[in-house]
Amino acid sequence: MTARRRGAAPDGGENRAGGETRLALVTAAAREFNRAGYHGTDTNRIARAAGFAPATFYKHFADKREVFLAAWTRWVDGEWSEVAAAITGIADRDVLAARLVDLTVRQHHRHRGLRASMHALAAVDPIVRRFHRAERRRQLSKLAALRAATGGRPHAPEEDALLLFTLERACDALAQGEARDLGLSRRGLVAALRARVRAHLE
Amino acid sequence: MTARRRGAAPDGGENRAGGETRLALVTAAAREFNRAGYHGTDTNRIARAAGFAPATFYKHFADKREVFLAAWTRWVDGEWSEVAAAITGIADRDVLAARLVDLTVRQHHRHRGLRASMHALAAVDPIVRRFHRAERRRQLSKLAALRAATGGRPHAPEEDALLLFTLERACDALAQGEARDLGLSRRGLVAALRARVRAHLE
Amino acid sequence: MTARRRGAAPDGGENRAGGETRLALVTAAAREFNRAGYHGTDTNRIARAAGFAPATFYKHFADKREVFLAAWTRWVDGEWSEVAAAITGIADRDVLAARLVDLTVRQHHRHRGLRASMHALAAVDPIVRRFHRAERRRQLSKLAALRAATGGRPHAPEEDALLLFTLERACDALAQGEARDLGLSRRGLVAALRARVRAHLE
Amino acid sequence: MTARRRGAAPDGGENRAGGETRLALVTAAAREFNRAGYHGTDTNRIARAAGFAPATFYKHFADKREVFLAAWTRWVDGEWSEVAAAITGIADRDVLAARLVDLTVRQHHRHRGLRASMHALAAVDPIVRRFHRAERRRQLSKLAALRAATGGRPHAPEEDALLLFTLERACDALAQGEARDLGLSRRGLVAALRARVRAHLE
DNA sequence: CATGAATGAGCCTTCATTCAT
DNA sequence: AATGAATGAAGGCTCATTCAT
Repeated sequence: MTARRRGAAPDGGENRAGGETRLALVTAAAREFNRAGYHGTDTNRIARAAGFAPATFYKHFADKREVFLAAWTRWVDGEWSEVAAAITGIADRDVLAARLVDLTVRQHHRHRGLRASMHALAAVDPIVRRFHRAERRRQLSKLAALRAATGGRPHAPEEDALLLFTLERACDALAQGEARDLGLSRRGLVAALRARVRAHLE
Repeated sequence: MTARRRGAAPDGGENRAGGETRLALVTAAAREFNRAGYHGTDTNRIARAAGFAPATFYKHFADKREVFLAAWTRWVDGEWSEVAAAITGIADRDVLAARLVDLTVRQHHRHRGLRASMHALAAVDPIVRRFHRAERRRQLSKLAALRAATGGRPHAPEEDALLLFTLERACDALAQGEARDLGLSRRGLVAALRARVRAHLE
Repeated sequence: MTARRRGAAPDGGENRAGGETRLALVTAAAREFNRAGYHGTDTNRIARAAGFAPATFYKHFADKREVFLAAWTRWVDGEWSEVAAAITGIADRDVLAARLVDLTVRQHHRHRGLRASMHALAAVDPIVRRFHRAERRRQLSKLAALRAATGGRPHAPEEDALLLFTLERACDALAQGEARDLGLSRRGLVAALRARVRAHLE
Repeated sequence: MTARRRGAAPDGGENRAGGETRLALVTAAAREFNRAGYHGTDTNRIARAAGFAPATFYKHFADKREVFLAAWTRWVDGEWSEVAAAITGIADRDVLAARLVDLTVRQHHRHRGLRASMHALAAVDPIVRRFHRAERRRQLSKLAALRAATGGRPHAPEEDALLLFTLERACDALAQGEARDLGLSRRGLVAALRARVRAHLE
């Protein structure tokens, strides 16, 4: 039932790329963490989901936390590629704001479980926390670059951060179903968000 | 080795209240969850921290989740008492906004671990999620009542929610040290928050 | 919800008879053991089911095993009263056999859980085993007296025992639903049993 | 302290069979259940008795009940092999009856604890009960086949069952020491049993 | 006599992790 | 590089039992 990747020719072939196994593990881990949370799966399951035996997992990662961080990095990177692609060449600030909001909503939705786990882990585990902050700083500087390119007037970093927090938190609320559960209109919330982002791009 | 009751007078009195043990357990649980996260402690530790044996825990709570929710409720209720007390009779909107922000910052700081755990659990456990949403709705309606009393013009619920999200997220960032780690000025962030809240009270 | 027997006048009244509490506990225990088996309930439940607090249980019984044995004795005694009553004055052996079988079937059905527990406990716990054997010997001698009165020719004790085993086992099979689950006709089995008992009375 | 595999040659061989561990666990479980009853041991003890760590148990069985049923199946199967081997080619019905009785006595003796536990569990646990009934039906149909081969006249299934019940119960009485405790002569009881079986084979 | 309140010990089960092959 | 097989350590929860009042 788990007998995947068995007959690959030893001289290479499909399995050639060394990082392929690792990649498969990260992918499976992201899916699992996303579905059930960090404490809702285990490394054996992740390995099996990727088509490998439990021991294989530990050939590629020192521990469970390590895949989690790898999965997180992959997510953040992918997210940024998308953002960059979606934004390039957009001059109209209304359109830009709308795209940013929509994209963020989708991304947070796709990775809601991963995000919630990161939040909880970073609160408790110093290593995760340091990692998370570093990623965060990368994101902020990219954002700053983006805004410089867009040509709005400069803001204080605290203002930038506050906007980011708002966007993030609202998208989480939409992704986790919190908005719906509180009787909020999705459209209304998205509209409010767009307005806030638009104002910030001024 | 068992360290039972704390110096309660042997003639009875305080010790009589049946709810005292439960209270001690909830308090210890809040402390533990806050310190190490939901998955970072266990019910045995909570019981011992409260001065009881493991089995005693289960005389008062059906399972680990139940104390967690009890601790959460207690936090939310306490928070609201504080907010209500801090706000009553304040007419000046600037002062009001400042107080709200300061209080929220302190409260989120005191319970940063609990909050992070709730976030992660609600994402994964339907029972916790339902509970959380119900608490949230209570909070929102209290907020609405508050704003009605304060006499600002009415907002769409989505606008209210967005402000709440912003306040909450920013306070979490301060409480979890995220703001500091990102090189943000605490004062700057608090000022930005106050401004936003102030604008909303208009 | 458990607030029974509270307001009894301290000078006596309803609660006068000392053994009443014990009796209530035995009754509740029999019901519980019968329903869920010896390992399927606990002494707290038994006490509560009888309308008392857990500690009260241990004022009347040294341990869980003791109630079990008390419940067993009560059952055996009650059974024998019934048998004696049902048999007295019956001359016709066919009728006698029929009555014996029918009664045993009913009795085993009413106490199927208790019987199964006794079986398992006696196999493992020497104290229960000794107790059980003593009860058994009482039963056998009563049976012998009964047969002497009925006036059949004497059998070897092993023959008597074998009949008893057959009767007992078949009644258990009926009581536990085993007969039905094996596709056996209840009437047919009862008829076969009656015939066997009838033959033995010769 | 871990006492792993018993002297298996390091070059592999015997140790390869994946089922070996499971087999060792079932064997140890049977021994344990037999000795102390289902509730008298625990899965950790079973695992250790088989030479493994607690967790290993759960790689092979979903829960405690599952080993119990596996041990039961193994016993029933082994029993039948023995019976079949002991009976083949015996024409004389007296000899046949004697062999059947003797074998059953021995088998019930060897597994008296297991049998008592099964009895009690089947009375209380629906899953165990279903399993037990299915095994029982298998046994009955094998018995029917056997009798057909032996060439006696056909009986009603209820008659067959009654004989089986008698044999079983009497053998349990011998195995559990009940016969001895009641002052019955082993030889006498066995003789009576043989006679009953013999008569049934007619 | 009855109880409110509590408990030590332990059972079933899981999980991150290892190692010989 | 991958794995089959295994595991120490613990965690959630239960239960028979006790004691001060």
